[in-house]
Amino acid sequence: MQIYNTLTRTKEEFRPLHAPNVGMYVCGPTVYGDAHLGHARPAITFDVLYRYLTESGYKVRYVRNITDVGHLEHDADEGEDKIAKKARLEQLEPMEVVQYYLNRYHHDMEALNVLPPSIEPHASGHIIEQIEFIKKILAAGYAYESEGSVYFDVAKYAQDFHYGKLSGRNIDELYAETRELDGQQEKRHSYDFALWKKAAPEHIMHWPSPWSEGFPGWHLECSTMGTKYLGEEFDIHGGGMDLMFPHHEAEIAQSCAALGHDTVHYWMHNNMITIAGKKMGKSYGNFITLEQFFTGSHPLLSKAFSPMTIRFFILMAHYRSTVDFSSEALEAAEKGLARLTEAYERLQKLKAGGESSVDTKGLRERCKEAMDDDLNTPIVISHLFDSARAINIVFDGKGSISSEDLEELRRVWKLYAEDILGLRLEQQSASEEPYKKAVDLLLNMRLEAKQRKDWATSDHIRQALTEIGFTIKDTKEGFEWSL
RNA sequence: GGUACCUUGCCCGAGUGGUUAGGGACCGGUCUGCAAAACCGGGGACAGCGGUUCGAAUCUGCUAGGUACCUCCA
Repeated sequence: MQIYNTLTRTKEEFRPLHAPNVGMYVCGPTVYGDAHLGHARPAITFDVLYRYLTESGYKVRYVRNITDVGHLEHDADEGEDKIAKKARLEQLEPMEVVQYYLNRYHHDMEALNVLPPSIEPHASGHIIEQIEFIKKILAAGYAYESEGSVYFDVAKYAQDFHYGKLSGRNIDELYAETRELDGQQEKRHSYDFALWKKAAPEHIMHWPSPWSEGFPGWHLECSTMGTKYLGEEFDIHGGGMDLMFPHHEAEIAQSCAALGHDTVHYWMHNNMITIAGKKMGKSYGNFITLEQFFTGSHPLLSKAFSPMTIRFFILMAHYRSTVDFSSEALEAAEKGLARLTEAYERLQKLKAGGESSVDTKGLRERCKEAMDDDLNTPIVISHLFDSARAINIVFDGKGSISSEDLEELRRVWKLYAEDILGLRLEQQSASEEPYKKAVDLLLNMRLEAKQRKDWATSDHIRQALTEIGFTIKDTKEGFEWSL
């Protein structure tokens, strides 16, 4: 399998360090607000990778962190922890805020059919480990203490290692930049970043450390928790492209400084979701939360969109391309997904007979080929659409399929559509069986009426069901319905 | 200002140096008591101008437009 590695800017053959085990770390959410469409992208992208690796026989340990400390607001907030700020405003305990948004995040992820990671570590639960990590960096000589805070010495590090190897930035450019950040005067260089930050008196989230009552720096948790759970070297680290610099660059520097060598083999970055060509993000204030999509409660949305439509929409584009959101694009995705869902249902009902007149061979290989090419989900989906056409031809009685081919087709659809792409295409659960039978009964009565050419009764049943919200379709075999 | 990336048909979105991506929309046809669905067919694209090549949308140069990062950000 080929994976695009941001480090080398090329697709590379994926070779796990300790096959069949694979270690994968993905930057999770900062839980101080509801998840928006942008958050769904890495979650779904790496969920698909997780699923694909697992289906390919790997034993994956998937770590996705929860950031609940450390990120600073911009200078106007005087270094106050984001979570603490929000907590004060709402008169809640910081951890109460964290828990509230974390619950909602989990709820959204479940709706999107994103599997829970193997480990979901909280930054706040790893303060001791982070302090130990800082000690290692200090001992190695790549950090310095200043006024109770500890900063990473980028210039010193750059003498011995390549700072900027991930983002392609060089230290001279960074040097030329002027920035006004809190604590600037405490730092040797403007580009040094905090490993430990002394808490201001009004700051309510803080922990004791050898240097001060304070909190860990922005980037430290990922270095610490990644190596804690996946080892000093592991396979994959994922996240959004916007985290490449400074977050991931700093992470590399911290880990190299503390351990003396690189940690991550494959860096993967998903691209952004845009809206009217602009990145959807907190800083622009142009984001739409997942909740708003699910309920349709946003002026830019023509209607509510199901979680599966959102998932499908995201998978219709390659993860390294930007995707431009619009209501029209989502509606197109919704219709496409309905087509696949219907084909999948028909596939279950299809009857095999004789030779195959439709070409269904090679679907498994084609899907695998696409996935192996840096997770090309749009191509997988296009193959499924091609396959849907074949299914429809047989369903329409205009073609036939052998029982062998039919079985294989069912297995491949289950594997790629459901297990790997994670699309929920299956219909109602068994508990709804009686209700389904009741609807079938009505429609069978209508069928009888039709045979008697009793159009009045026939149309009456269809119209009544339609008014309740059912969609009725006549077919060669009889009928189909859906809600 | 620095760095990187992008520009595909009505819309969304893949892709490769030479052979139909796919979806949505639209138009025509088949099927049907009607409707819906399904099926068949249809048209077309590769920002502009040069270069390399037998051949480029795909490689290269320039131009135009756009985006991202450089600050919290998925």
